[in-house]
Amino acid sequence: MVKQGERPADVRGALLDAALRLIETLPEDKVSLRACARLAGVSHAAPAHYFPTRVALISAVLAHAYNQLTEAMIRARDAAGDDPFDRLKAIGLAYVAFGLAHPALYAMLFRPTYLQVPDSEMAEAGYRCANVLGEAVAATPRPGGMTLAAGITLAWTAVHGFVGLVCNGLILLDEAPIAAAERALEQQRSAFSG
Amino acid sequence: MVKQGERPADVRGALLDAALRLIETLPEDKVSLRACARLAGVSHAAPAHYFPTRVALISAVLAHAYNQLTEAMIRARDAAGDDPFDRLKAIGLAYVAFGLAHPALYAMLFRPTYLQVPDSEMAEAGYRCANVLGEAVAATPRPGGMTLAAGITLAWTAVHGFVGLVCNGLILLDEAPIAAAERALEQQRSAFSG
DNA sequence: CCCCTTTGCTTGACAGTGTCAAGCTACGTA
DNA sequence: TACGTAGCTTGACACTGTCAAGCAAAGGGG
Repeated sequence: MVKQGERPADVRGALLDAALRLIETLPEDKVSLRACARLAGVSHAAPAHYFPTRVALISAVLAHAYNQLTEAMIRARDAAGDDPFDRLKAIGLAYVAFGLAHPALYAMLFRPTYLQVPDSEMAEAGYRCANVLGEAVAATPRPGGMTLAAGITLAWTAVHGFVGLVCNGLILLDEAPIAAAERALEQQRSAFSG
Repeated sequence: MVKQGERPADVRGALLDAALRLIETLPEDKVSLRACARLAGVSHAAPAHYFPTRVALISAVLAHAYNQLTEAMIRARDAAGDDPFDRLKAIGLAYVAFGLAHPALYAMLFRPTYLQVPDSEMAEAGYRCANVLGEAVAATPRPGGMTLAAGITLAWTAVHGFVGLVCNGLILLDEAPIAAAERALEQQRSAFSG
């Protein structure tokens, strides 16, 4: 993508790549437009042609991240057989695995700053991602008092809370993170069927 | 605290107040050292005497926030009677209430950037806060297969995930947030008792 | 072929930021 | 009273985002 010493063929793509690389290697406040421009081999003001603000650039990177997360969740769901809760649990585990593999990206996926970008691909990608989870919850039998909203809340807060606390080193697990997540999600089987 | 036109009597305190006010009113990236210094009525380089970096200043603010959260959790626990799960649930509800009342502060409480400040009061305050939750989990009977770590994970991820998603406007609830949280935490009663 | 317009940047300026270092003032102690 | 120290202030500098003028290349029309 990046051509040395010459303008990249696809400047927008080079900027997205650069931003992604910086997000995954530097503290967030070091991911500046100028740093991305330098890494992409363009002038410091070039990003302004494609992204009105720094937040818009990062938001576009996060849209791609959401799409990857969505695809991982769909693959896991589709590989999980016919049992609705198994499919829901597989989605949850894929979600946790993605978050654990990309902690810096994950932390930014839910920030209003980035979600609220006008005409945001990210908000749309986030909606599609949430929809995979929502559909799986809708397809899973719930006890009489649990609304769909409550079911989605239960499922999503479990995985979101887990990834957030584990990635930030706040809880100590006494087994591998994925095993702990599987155990926690399995505990929800009775909540959904009972 | 702030004396108009004159240096504040307690510069460090004025800076903490200013930072807290800015955190709760401005986007995070607008909470700069210079903005805090201006609001506190001191020169732009004065904060450096008390706080080596911007992150250190914010970390100190967050230590206070953690202490407030801890106190709220303890009060709620102590008002909840003798049932161990009721006490644990009350702690969880206090946690959720705090997060909902202070979304900007809450979002920063779990950021490695701020937790990892050298000699951080914040990390210590955070540890004390987590300890209140941990003790309540330890005091709550768990089914045979659930370790203490797994119990803490379960309890904490539920509230942490809930606050994070609700404060960022990511899930739609069909009842008041506190009612939804109470319902979700009540669902955990069976998980703890088996 | 020539000229004009548009696109996609580059360059340079400027205001805001964090950081550093010299300097100033006030207070405390000998 | 004099000296030293603490707690700032001031000014400079490099980095940031943003703006605007300018340049080069490409495309289209006469």
